[in-house]
Amino acid sequence: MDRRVRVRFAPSPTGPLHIGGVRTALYNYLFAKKHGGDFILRIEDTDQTRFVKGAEEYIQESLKWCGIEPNEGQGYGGDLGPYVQSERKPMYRQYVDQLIEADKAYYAFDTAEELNEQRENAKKQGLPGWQYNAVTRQYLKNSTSLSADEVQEKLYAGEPYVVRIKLPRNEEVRFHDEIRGWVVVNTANMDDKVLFKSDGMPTYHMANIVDDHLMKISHVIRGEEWLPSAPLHVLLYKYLGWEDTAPKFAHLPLILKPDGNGKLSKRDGDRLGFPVFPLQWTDPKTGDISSGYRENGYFADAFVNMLAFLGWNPGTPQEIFSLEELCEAFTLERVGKSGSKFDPDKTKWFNQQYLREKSGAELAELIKPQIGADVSDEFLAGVCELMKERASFTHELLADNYFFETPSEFDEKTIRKKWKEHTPQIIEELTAKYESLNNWTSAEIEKTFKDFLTEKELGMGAVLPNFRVLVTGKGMGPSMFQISELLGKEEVIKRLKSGIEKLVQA
RNA sequence: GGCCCGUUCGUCUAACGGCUAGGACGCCAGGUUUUCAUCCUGGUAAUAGGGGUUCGAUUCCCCUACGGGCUACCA
Repeated sequence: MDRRVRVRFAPSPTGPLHIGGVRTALYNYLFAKKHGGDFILRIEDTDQTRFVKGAEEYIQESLKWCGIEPNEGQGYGGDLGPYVQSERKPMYRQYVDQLIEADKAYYAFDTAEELNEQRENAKKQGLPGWQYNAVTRQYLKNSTSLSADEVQEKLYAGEPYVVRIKLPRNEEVRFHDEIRGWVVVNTANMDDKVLFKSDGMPTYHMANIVDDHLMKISHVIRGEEWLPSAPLHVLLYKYLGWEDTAPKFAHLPLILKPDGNGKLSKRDGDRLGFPVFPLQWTDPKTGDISSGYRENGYFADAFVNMLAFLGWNPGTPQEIFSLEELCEAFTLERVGKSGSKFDPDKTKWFNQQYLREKSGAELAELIKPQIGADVSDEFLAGVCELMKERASFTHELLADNYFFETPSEFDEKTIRKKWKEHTPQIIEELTAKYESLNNWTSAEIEKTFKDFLTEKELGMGAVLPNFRVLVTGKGMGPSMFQISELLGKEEVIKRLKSGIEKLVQA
C-alpha cells in the first residue's frame, strides 16, 4: 500500500493566515519533503459569504516568504486541478448523488429557522446538545420521514434543500491518528452533518473528502480543531467506497496564547505587542492594519525555525535548523500532543541567533535601503559588524545614528558624572596625540590611548567615557577604538574638537 | 451540558518501566568589558492530585481536578 506521499495545505481565504496556519503548512511541507512527496495548496472557499479579497494572494505570499512553496496547487499548476473549490463546484454533485442512492445520505427541507427553533426548545428543556440524528430525523422534514412522492414534489417545486449524511444510530467509528493513536467515537454522539448546501455548494466535510480523494492525498495533516469531525470523514470515505485509498490522519496541537489559556488570537498580539501574522495585513473593509513578522524585522528562516519548534523537537540539543535541515529531521512521531503557548521572547532569541550568523556585508545589504545617508558598502558593513553583537533585529543595527552624522546632543548622565573641570584640557592633549598618529587602526588607537593614560597617570574611567560621549554622543556602545577606526581619523578629530567647543560653551 | 483531546521547571521541551528528572528561553548572581550588549560560570525552578499494576513508575491502567477543542446550510 506504499504510495507517493502527497499532502495538502487547505486554508480558506477568509483573511490573513495566522501563524498557527503557517505552522500547519510548514509541517505539511516538511513531511512532504522528508518523504520526497508533493505539497499541494488548495483553497477552500465553499463558503462564499466569508470570502475576503486579497486573502488568497496573502496566503501565497506568506508561504513564499517562508520558503515553503507548494509544488502543485492554486497558483502553482498541476494535473489534478482546479485547486479552488468554488471552481470545482460541478464535480461534487455526482458523489452526493452516489451517497443518496446508497442510502447513506438524504434530502432535508428544514429551514434554518426551524432548526434553530429545535435547538432553542431543546436548550430550554435543559438539553443543550441537540442533534439532527437517527432519532430526531424521524420528526423533521426530510426524505427519511416524508413519502417518496412528497419528496419528489418538493424537489420538483424547487424548494430549497440540503443533503445530510445518514449516520447509523449506534456504531463505533475508530481511526488511527498518526499523532494521537487510536481515537474512537460513537455515531450516537455525532450528527447528520450537512454535506451539500442549499446554494449548491458542498460543505467543507464533503468537499475535503472528494478533493483529497481526487487529488490522491496520502496524509491529512491539519489542526486539532478538526479532530471531532475526523470520524465523520472516515465514514464518508467508507460510504463512498474509498476506504482503501483513504489518507492517514494527523491532528496537530494548537498554538496557545502566551499568558492565560486559550487559542492564540489576533487580539493577543495587539495586547502583548507581537505579530500574529507572517506578513502585514490591511483589512480591506475596515482598513485596520495587523503587523507581520516580515515587517517587524524578523528573518524568514528564524521565523520558520521558531515555528517548527513550537510543538515539535528533533530529540537532540540542536536548536538552529535551516529549512533543509528541518526537512531532513522532521517526523510526525516527534510532534507533541499538547498545545504550546507561544513565546515572543524565544522568537526574538531565534532572530538574534540568525542575525549573529550573518556577516557584516550580508547585513549591510539588508539594511542598505533604509539608509538615507550616502555611505559606502564597506563602511556600512563595518557598522553592522560592530553593532550586530548587541542587536536582535536589523533595525537595531541602525538604532544609533552617530555613524552617519556628528552628534548634536551629548548623553546627560555621562556628562554629569564624568565631565570635570580639567577634562577639556585632557581631551585636547589626547586629540593632539591622535593628530600625529599615522597608522589609524583600532589597535594603534588603543595603544596610543593607553600610553596617554600611563603618561598622565589617569584611569580609563576618567577619559574613555568622555572620549565616547564627544565622538558618539552616547554613554555606551561598541569598542571606542573600533568605532574610531571606522569613522576615520579626520572625522574623530573633528568631532573631538567641535564637541569640546560645544561643551565648554554650555 | 454532551463528545473528543490533552496535563514534566514561569515558557518550549527531553527522558518511549530502571541514574542526583536533562537541555533551551526567561529570570537572578558572579566573572570578563571603559560602559551597555555580547560572552563565560553558577543558581532558581517541574513530573496536577489520588488510587492501582510492578522488584521499580514521568512513563502502563482507573478515578478526580484542571486546561483546550468541537458541538452552523463556517472552515
